[in-house]
Amino acid sequence: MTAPSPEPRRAGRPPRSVLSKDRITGAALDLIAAEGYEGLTMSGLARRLRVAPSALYNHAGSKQEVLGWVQDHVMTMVDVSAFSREAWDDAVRQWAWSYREVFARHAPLVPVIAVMPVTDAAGTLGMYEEVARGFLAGGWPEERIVPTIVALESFIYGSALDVAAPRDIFDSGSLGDRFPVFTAAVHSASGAGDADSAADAAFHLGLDSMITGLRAQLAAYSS
Amino acid sequence: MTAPSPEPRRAGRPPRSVLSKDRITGAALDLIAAEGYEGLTMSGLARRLRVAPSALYNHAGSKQEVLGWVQDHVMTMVDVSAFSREAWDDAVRQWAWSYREVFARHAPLVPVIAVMPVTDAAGTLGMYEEVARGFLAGGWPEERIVPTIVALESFIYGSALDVAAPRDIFDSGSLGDRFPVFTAAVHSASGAGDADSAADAAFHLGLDSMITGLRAQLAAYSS
DNA sequence: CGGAATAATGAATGCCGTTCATTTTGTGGC
DNA sequence: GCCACAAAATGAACGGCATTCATTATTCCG
Repeated sequence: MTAPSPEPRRAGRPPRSVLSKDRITGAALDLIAAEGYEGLTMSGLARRLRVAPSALYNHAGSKQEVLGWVQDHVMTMVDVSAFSREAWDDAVRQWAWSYREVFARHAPLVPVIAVMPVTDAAGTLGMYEEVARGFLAGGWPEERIVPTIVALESFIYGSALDVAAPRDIFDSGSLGDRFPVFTAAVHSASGAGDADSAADAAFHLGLDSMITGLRAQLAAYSS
Repeated sequence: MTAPSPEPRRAGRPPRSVLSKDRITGAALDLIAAEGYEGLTMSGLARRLRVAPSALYNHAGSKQEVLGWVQDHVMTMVDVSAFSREAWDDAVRQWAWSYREVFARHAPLVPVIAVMPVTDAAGTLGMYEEVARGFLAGGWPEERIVPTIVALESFIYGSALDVAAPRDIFDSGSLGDRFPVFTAAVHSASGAGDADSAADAAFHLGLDSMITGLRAQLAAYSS
C-alpha cells in the first residue's frame, strides 16, 4: 500500500512509467462505465489517470486510437463459447444475442468499428477465429464464411443502435392522420407485449428469419 | 436577378426573413455534398447562408435539430415505388437496396436516426406509410408489420455503415498466424469477386436470407 | 400607434482534441 | 562509467467547435 501523494508530479520523465496501453484502456472503460461515452474525453481520461492530458499522446496518437483499444477489449466480452459446443445455427443465435447486448451498452463504438481495420486487434480477431471455426465445422464452404459473418454483424450492429431508441420513437403525433396505415400498424404492434422489449421482438424476429434463410442457403449449397 | 451585396448586413431584423427551416436544410445538404459531414458545422452552414452563426439559433434549437431536418429529407430519397407495383418480397428487395445506397452516402446519420423520434418528420412517415401499405397488401398481419420493418432497417443501417469500411479491413497483419482459420476464410473470400463489392456481396446474401426467412414466417402464420 | 415578438449581428464562453517547448529520467553504445 | 539520445512526464497554448448573450432593427398584432 503506497501512501497517496497529494503533491503533484514534477515535470520530466518519471522513475517508473505511469502510463501504458493497458492502463489507459482500463481507465477508459472505467470512465465509460461511470459517465458514459459523452464523459470519455482526453481531459477526463487524464484526470482519472492523475496525469496531464498531453501525457496521453506519448502512448496514443489520437483519441481514435484509444477508442480502438476500447473496442478491441469490448469485443472480448462477446460470448463465443457456443460455437465449440453446439450446431452452427444455435451457436449463431447465442452469439448474436450476446454480441448485441454488449454493443447496446457501447453503441457509440458501432460507427467506429465499421471503419476500423482489424489489424493488431487481437481480441477482435480472437472472436472471429472462434466464429469461423464454428461455421467451418458446421459444413459451410470456406469462401462463404466471411460474407455471412459480415451480414450477421450488420444486422447485429443496426439492432444494437436500435436498443437505444426511445419507446415512443414511432409516435407520429399530429401528423398521424396523414399516415393512417402506418399509424394503425404502430398501435397494433405496441398492443402486443410491453414496450420495453419492442427492440427485443424485432431482433428475435430478424435473427430467426436470417438463420432460417442461411440454413436454406447452406442446404442448397450442399446438394 | 438581384445585385450581389458585398456590404454586410447591419444588425437588427432584416426586412424579409433570410433564414427558414427549408433554406437551412437545403444549405446543409449542399454543404454535406460539397465537404462531407465533417464539413457540416454551424459556422460553415452560416457562412454558406451568408449569416452569422448565432442567427441559426433563431430557427433551430441545436445542431441536432438541423441534423433531424436533413435526415427527414434524406429519407424521401429512398425509393419506395416498388411497394405499389410488386409483390411484397420483391418490393422489399428493391426498397432495401435503395435505402442502403442512400444511407451509405449519409452514414453519419445512421446513429442519429436510431435515437430520433419520427414525430414531425413527414418524409420519414411518408416512407413508412408506403412500406406498411405494401406489407398489408401482401397479406401480413398488422401487428407484425412494425417489428418486421425494424428488423429490416437494422440490417440496412448496419450494412450502410459497412459500405464505408476499407477493403482491407480484415487484414490480420502480423497476428494472422495466431488465427489461421479466420485468416484462411478471409483469403478465400477475397478470391471470389472484386474487393469493391465485398460489402455488396454480404448485403445481397444477408438480404436474401432475411427475405427467405420472412417468407417462411408469413407462410407459417397464414396456415 | 405602440408594445411585443421576431430575427438579425457580433462578442464572448467553455469545452474539446491536439501540439509544443521544456524538464527529467532511463538506456544503449563507446 | 560516461554521454548522447530516446522516452515520458508537465504546463501553456492553439484553433475549432456548439452555444449563449446583449444589442439592434424590423415586423406583426391588438
